[in-house]
Formats: sequence, C-alpha cells, structure tokens
Amino acid sequence: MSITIYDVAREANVSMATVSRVVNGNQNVKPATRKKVLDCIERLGYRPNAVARGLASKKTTTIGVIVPDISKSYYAELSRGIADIATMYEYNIILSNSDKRMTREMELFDDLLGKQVDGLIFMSDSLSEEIKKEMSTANVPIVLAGTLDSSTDLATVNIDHEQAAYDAVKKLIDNGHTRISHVSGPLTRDINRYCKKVGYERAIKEAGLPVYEEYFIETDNTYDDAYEKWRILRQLDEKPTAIFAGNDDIAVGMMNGIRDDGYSIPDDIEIICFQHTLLSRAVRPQLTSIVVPLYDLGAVSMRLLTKMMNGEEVTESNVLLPYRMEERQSTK
Amino acid sequence: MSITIYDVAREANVSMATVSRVVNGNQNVKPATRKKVLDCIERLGYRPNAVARGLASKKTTTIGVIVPDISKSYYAELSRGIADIATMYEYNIILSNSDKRMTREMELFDDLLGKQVDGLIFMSDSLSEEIKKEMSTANVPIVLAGTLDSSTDLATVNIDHEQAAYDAVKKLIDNGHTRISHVSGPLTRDINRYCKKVGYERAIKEAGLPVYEEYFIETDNTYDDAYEKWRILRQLDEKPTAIFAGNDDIAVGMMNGIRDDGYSIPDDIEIICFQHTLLSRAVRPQLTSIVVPLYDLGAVSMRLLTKMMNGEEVTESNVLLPYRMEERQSTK
DNA sequence: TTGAAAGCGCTAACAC
DNA sequence: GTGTTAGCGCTTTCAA
Repeated sequence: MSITIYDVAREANVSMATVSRVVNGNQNVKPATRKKVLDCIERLGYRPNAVARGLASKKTTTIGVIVPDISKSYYAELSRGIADIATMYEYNIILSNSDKRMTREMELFDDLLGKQVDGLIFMSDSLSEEIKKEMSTANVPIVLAGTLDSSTDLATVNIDHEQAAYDAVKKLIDNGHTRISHVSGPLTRDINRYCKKVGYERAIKEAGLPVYEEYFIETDNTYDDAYEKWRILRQLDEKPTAIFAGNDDIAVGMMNGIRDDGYSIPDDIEIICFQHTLLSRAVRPQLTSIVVPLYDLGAVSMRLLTKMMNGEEVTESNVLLPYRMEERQSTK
Repeated sequence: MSITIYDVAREANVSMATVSRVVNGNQNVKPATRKKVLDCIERLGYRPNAVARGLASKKTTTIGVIVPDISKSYYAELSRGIADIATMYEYNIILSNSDKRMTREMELFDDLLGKQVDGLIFMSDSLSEEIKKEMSTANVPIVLAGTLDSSTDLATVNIDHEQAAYDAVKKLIDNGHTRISHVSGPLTRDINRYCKKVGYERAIKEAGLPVYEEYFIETDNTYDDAYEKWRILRQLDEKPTAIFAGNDDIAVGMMNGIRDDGYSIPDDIEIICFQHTLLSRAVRPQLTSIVVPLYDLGAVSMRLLTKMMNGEEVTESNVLLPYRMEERQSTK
C-alpha cells in the first residue's frame, strides 16, 4: 500500500541501507547519491514508518506522561512545559489521565511500558508502594514532576513547598496577624500534608503563636468546596484575621464566601495563596500569591529526562526550582 | 533482555502462535492450554511489545491529537473528553501543541502519520489549504473538533456558534439595549469571524438596530488585552450599555476595566459571554454565559473517530452539540 | 486446536 | 561509500 524504504531504494537504484543512511543523516553517503535518494523520497512521497524503526532500533522517540487530570490548569500548564522541551528534543508524548487512582496508575504504567516509551514523567498526589515497586523494575528512566518521593531514589523536580508556605505565613505574621487559618487542599496530597502544612506550622510556632486545630481547614481543592467551608471559620468565636490558602481556586472560594458575608478583604481578612492559574490576578482584589513556576516544572522535568535517556551523568536528580512571592491587593 | 512471546512459548511448550492467540483472546485455544500459557505469562512477567504488534498488525491503538495549546483550559477540557473516550476504547493519545502555526501543524501531521496513528483529531483556528490537502491524502480517519471546515467534507464536531451568539445578543436586546458592543477574540479564528460575529450582527439587524463598527472590538483572547481595550469603548461619545464577549477571559478583562473606571455591572453595563472556564462563576458578579460543552465536544469527537476507525457507517459526520445559556448576575 | 513460517518496514552489523 | 543480511517481536495465513 504505502511507500516503503524498499520502494525508494529500487527507484533510486541503491540499497535500502543507503536510503536508511540518507534518512538518518548518516554522513557516509556520497553527496550525489544522497541527492538522488532525496529526490526519490520527495517524488514518491516516502514517509519513514516510525513503528518499524522503533522495532529495529529499540527507540520510539516517544515518552509517556501520566497526569492526574489534564483538564486542571495546574497540570495543563505543567504539561505544556514538558511538551515544548519534548518537541525540542524530537520526542512525542503519550499523555494519560490517572485521576490519581492507584489501579489506574498501574494500568497506565504497564500500558506505556508496553508501548516501549523511552522514558516516563509521572505526576500524582502520592506514591503508593505498588507504584514505587513497579518503577524500580521498569527499565526506562522516570522523572517525578511536582510529586514527592520520600525515599528520594527517584528523580524529582519540585519547588520547596515547605519553605514557600513558610514565607507566605511569615508575611501574614509580619503584617501583625496572630489568628491565621490554613485552608488546604486534600491531605492525601503529600505536598499538602508534608510541605505546606508543615511550613505553615513552622512559621506559626517560630513566631511563638499557638497552632489552633480549628484554623486548619481541609478542602477538596475546588472553588465550591472552599466557598462552603468558609462557614466553618465564620462560626468560630475567634475568627481568623488572615488566611493562607493552598491555591487560588481555594482562595477565591474563601474570598467570595467572606465577601458574600459582608466582610472586606483585605481590611477584615487578609489572604495569601499559592498561584496556579490566572484567577489570582483576574479577581478583585487581586490575590497576593506564591507564584509557582508550573511551566518550568514541566520543562525542567523533561530536560532531566532527556539527559537520563541519553545516558548522561545526572549530578542532581532532586531538583528544586525557585519561586517568588507577588504582593497584590489581598494583603496590606 | 526482556521477555518475548517466544520465551513464553518455550516455557509453556506451545508455539508462539498459540501464545499470540491467548494474548489476543482468540477463542480457538483449549482451556487447559490457555491456562498453562496464562500461568507462564504471569510467572515470566511477559508484557507484549506494542511496537512489534503494531508493525505486524498495522494497528497501533494510538491516535494523534493536534491542539493549539494544551495550557489553555479550553483545549485542556476538550482533550479530557477525548482522553476518556479513548481510554474506553483502549486507545492511547499522542498529544501535540501547534500554537496554531501552519508549518507546525504540517510537521506534526506528518510526524503523527509517520508514527502510524490509527486516527487523528485536529483543532485549530482555521484550516489552511495546505492542511486540507494533506488531510485529503492521509489514509487515516480525521475528526475536526471545535474547528470549522467550510467545505464540510471532513468530519466535524461543534456547537452552533452562530446561533449561540445570536441568542446571547438577543438576550441583551430583550433587556432593552440598543448599544451593544461585541468584544471578540481574534478574527483569524473562523468561529469568531464566521459564526459569533455573524450571529451578533444578525441579532442586531433583526431588531432593526444599526450595526456600529466602533462597537466591534477585536482582542487576542486574553484577559490583559481585553482589560486594555476597554479604553477604546470608554472614550466613545455614546458608550455601549451592554457587551457580548467572546469568552470569559475577555469578559472578565472588560469587566475589571469597567469597574476600575467606577462603572457598575450590571447597572451601568450588562455583560454576557461564552463560558470556557470556571472564571465565569468565580468572579463577582458572576457572568451570564453561553455554556460551551467542551468536554462533550472532545468526547463526541473521539467517539466519532472510533466509528470511522472501525469502518462503521457514519450517518452524520458534521455533528452539532447542544449548548445552554445560564443567567447569572452580569445581566438583569 | 495447534504449529510452521512468512512477513511487517526498518536498523545495524559486517562485508566488499 | 555502498550492499547484504540478519534480526527486532509480533500477527496471520495456511497446513496439519
């Protein structure tokens, strides 16, 4: 049916090996021959079959990306970073959604290895033992993007969430607050449990303040849930005067709950959050935020993966990227 | 290195043909033999090589998706719809970003065909002649998702953007407005030029109102640009009293420009927009919107593609999905 | 119900 | 510089 390397070889009166050399840019081809072959390729409309190539060479120039949910802008932005670097190094990406379900993660993992991907970038809330075991037996390089690995034997790319959370809460403390609530995403996400919450508590304790359990609110990361959960804080005798929110969806949900109740931001309550989306800047007042470099998280992960796939020596396989705080209108 | 079908065959004392039958669920295998083979597969940890399978069978169970920019929530949401149906039918997705650049689209197209994808879902602002030609010679099924094809010989899935725009503007007219501005996305996007703008003008004309050129504002689809472009409208002698915005980013940009100027929404100016993201509901006042079923657009596209890949007869290959209007606080 | 064998389209020694 | 050839790991006739 379609044109093969053999057709080109016959048309150009050379062997398929020569055509292969031309296609792969091998220098051991006489310029005249190269031109002749190139002409035939053009004329016949030959397009190399990457599947056959993959079988013969054991390289597919394809990597797998397992992401909880690409429709979440957090992962979409991160994936774009991965994709751009992948393009730069001429890799394709097989993108799959896990919904953070462990069985699904295992399935996808197996599936992608079956497809002979050259490498894998993995994102999840938390690494199960099963997945870790599966990863340790896989014979392709793996990078965890924005995902914690307590044992640190896997390559990871992150920001220092603990310190970032500390910075955010410190800012509120410096503004004179003593009753600071942490409205968090789900604690099933390691970054929330072991980084942001820890940083929050460290800042509070360092300031000599008590850590009130009632001021810790767990949400499912959605605007709607955060909006509802404001009710819990509002009925407290001693309401918080400042909120550290796990991300901007949560912050805006809280903010709207607060304002629908007649309170003012930042006059009555100040808010600071991790920024994952445009939302932080689009709402009024604009939210003071820890800006998370999502694109870079993806890009650096992919760059690291290319090094591993090339067998290059990787000096630091647990990368921490810089972040910054942007002061806007939700704090004074 | 890794376990092949041949290893399993030897271990189970059968031919590779039999192992292949077991793996592929072929019924012509004695139950006892099947069990024996399955045991060996389990014991050896055999994982079929999808590349070899693809070469032999000429099916990769992989489809290509070309998207302008996955970091835009519009495409991220749509892609999730594609992905879920793909999973259901056991296809993987190679996801690539084109940034709407035609040369990049051509490259990707060629690249994906080289990877022997079984089908392709394509999204773009507009179909170039080059791409259409390339598509017509491709020997795999192609579906355009949220992308116009004037010649209608390609399969497409859309909503009736023209009618939706008409409905939106009609709503504003019914609310008594006569000076209605259309703040559009770029006219290089066919849906903006040939659907939304046309629907806007149809509604205006049908109401016996004049179409003022000054009321048409083109933006680059971003919040920031829309925020800036408010300046153009504000300096008009006769400012519009209502705005039909191409999407929620634009609407929020406009809204913030308007309010930073001291005007009130909806009292001074009413706004209605196409909703692509959470933004419409997260801002205050919440935006009255045409809710675009992005997820469904993707899901239906993928379902259509599976039918085409199966060689099933497709009765309607230009699908229009329903949409709805949700009245919120930015209109009275 | 099972096996033998011929490819699928390409890469990569190895030989010339 | 170029050609020959043996796989890569699997599916799929065709026989038995």
